[in-house]
Amino acid sequence: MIMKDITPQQNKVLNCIKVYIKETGFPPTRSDICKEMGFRSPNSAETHLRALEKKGFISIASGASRGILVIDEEKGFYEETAETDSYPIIGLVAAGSPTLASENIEKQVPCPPNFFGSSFDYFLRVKGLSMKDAGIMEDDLIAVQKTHDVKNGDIVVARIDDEVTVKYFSKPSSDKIVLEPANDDFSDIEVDLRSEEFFLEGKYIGLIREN
Amino acid sequence: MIMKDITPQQNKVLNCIKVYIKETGFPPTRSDICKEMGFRSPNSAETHLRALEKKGFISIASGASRGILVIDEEKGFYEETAETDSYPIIGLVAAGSPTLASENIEKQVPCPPNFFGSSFDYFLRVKGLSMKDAGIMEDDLIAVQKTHDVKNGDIVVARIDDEVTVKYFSKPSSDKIVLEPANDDFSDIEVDLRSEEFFLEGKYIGLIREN
DNA sequence: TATTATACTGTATATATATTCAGTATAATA
DNA sequence: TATTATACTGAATATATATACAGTATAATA
Repeated sequence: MIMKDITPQQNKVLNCIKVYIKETGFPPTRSDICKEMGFRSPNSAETHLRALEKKGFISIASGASRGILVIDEEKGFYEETAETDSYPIIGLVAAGSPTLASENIEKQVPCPPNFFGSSFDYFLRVKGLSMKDAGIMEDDLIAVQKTHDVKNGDIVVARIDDEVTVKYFSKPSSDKIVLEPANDDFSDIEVDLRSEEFFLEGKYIGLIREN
Repeated sequence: MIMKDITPQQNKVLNCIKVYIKETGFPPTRSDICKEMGFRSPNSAETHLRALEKKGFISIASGASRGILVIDEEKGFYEETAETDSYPIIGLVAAGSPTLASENIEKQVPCPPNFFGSSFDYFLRVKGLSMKDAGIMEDDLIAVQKTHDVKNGDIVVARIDDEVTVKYFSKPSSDKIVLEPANDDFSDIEVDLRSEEFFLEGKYIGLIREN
């Protein structure tokens, strides 16, 4: 992205915004910027904000108070080589809950983005022992990549009627999916796509066990 | 810092705030929380916020819009130490090699130091399936803490005559150590400390599987 | 030279937002 | 049993805030 030249004064305003966020945890109002910068009119802040927005340094959420989002140029680069990203741990609630809803997030954990070779989107805490023979035990964290690109034999995270499960995936025919556990005590789950709802949450990428 | 117990619902609200900030860059209003949580009254959000404040999870800037600051217990720690350390992956070479010699280092991988709760010193690449029933599979990386402080039942990394092995540890008497596999196809290893050399490399702390 | 961008003051206002008050209901606790 | 914490609905309101409008002034373009 090409960012037009920022003027010294606009840079001051931009920095003042960054400092404000760092200190308070939320962005400033026009009035706050005025106080920091010594302006007497909120419109001084407003016009600076519009200029910064036009030049691509910030985005402004219309109508929202404190709706300033600093678009940090370095963030992209930073994130590529960065030490860690933060990934949510999602509890595998037995049934009835939308899987990735924020309320199911146990916590965020730092982890290098390329930790498992492939990229991934979240950690899922495993319940049950249906994948025991694949070395996936209760309370393990599996790194899940949100994707629909899965092959027969992949371990996937699937949802059938709000019930989330981790199993081997295979699709023997166009309207049938078989989810196979890695534990003789469990049976295969056969899904008839003509009559049943099936949603593929993602693909198993790696595993972490905290002992 | 002692934080009083958070209720499940309060945790939902807290997570919803965190997600909102992550997605928009600024904290939600009471109304925003209502939308996310499905409340019909802004006072529902308000009371939850006050409860979260009372319990020390957030602070609220009086009078300010979106004045919610998430006091992430882990954040301070997180931000300070979030830079990953570099840990060596050591190949579990069958025999004849001093374990931690540099020639056995496959590569260095970045990982947050507190990734497994306890600190650890290196990763060991597992060979064989002797710990299969404990969910430790071939080529898994186990995080090992160099220590001699192990209890019966711990999984340890031990060396007997230059041979390195991962097993359950138990010490039934002062001159006897038993290393027990988690796989019926393998037998216990009994070490007589009066006649055999035994070296405890460390303790199993956690596990990573790259798929 | 006319135009545009920058850099402000000052006033006004619709609305976004925090916050209080009045209730209802349930479960836990003393 | 009374009390407190939790978990809400619903309405009301003071004010915090974005944002538009009317100006002034300077420097840099076209």
